[in-house]
Amino acid sequence: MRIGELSKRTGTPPRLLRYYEEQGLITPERCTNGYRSYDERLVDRVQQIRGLLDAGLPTRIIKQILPCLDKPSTIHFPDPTPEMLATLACELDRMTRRIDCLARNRDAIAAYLATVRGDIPPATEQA
Amino acid sequence: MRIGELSKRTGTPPRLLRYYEEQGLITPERCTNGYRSYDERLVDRVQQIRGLLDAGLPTRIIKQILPCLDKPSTIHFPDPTPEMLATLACELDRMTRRIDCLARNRDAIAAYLATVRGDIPPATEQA
DNA sequence: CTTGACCTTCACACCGATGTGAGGGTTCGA
DNA sequence: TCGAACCCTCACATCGGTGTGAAGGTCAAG
Repeated sequence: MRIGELSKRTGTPPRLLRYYEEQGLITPERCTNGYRSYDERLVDRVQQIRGLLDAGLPTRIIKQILPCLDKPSTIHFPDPTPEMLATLACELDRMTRRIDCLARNRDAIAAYLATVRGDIPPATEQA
Repeated sequence: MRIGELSKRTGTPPRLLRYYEEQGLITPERCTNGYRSYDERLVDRVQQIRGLLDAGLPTRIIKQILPCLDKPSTIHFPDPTPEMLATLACELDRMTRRIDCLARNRDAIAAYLATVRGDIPPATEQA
């Protein structure tokens, strides 16, 4: 498919699809006329990228972790250097911390909303 | 405490502590000489802010959700307007999606690392 | 053949988070 | 009293992700 369709199907401006390509996150084919040609699978890929970007990861990191996510338990990866593995382990850690932080605060917001809505005028409270 | 100590204890450049103040995320007292004076509790606060920033939330949003997180089940909140509650609910949703996305990808990385390290030369695999 | 919708590259601009430095005041210890 | 270490404000710079527009090529339908 061409960039317009991918754009519609992912809700991503063409500008960004080109940007992700420039950052090495996706590498579409080229038709003879120079148009980019995107594989069907890139629909999911792009949404994954956007999710990670939205979660605060920079393209530089996303580029590193994407290849490990292609197909579950298929090692489609040349030879991962030790430093590469270290980077991954480190990033794994950061993601876990991010998740914990988000989850804590999300739960707090949920609790707040619950009490404010009077769902459970909390038993554990007193002025 | 003054900005230098808070900076050390939170690992946050003074520049950013002033920036967070400018964005309305924290509001330190002022000494007679004009120096900022930070309450002890702001140590946690600042770390919370940094965690949320790192997780991709903009200061504008953080400012809105922070007041709901002060003390569990203490409604220290004037009167939350309906639109405010809507904003919170919406943000709650976004955070959940973020968490899911991060968790999915984190688990995939973990799985990749596990197989690459030979922890469990995966049974579910074949060339 | 022309028009309009699509694509190309290039470049400049914005916004939010952050770095950095200038110019100057306060406080404390040598 | 002086210097070092801290603080202040102000302002400009950088960086990543994104918006936007110019100038032009491709292609299908009228």
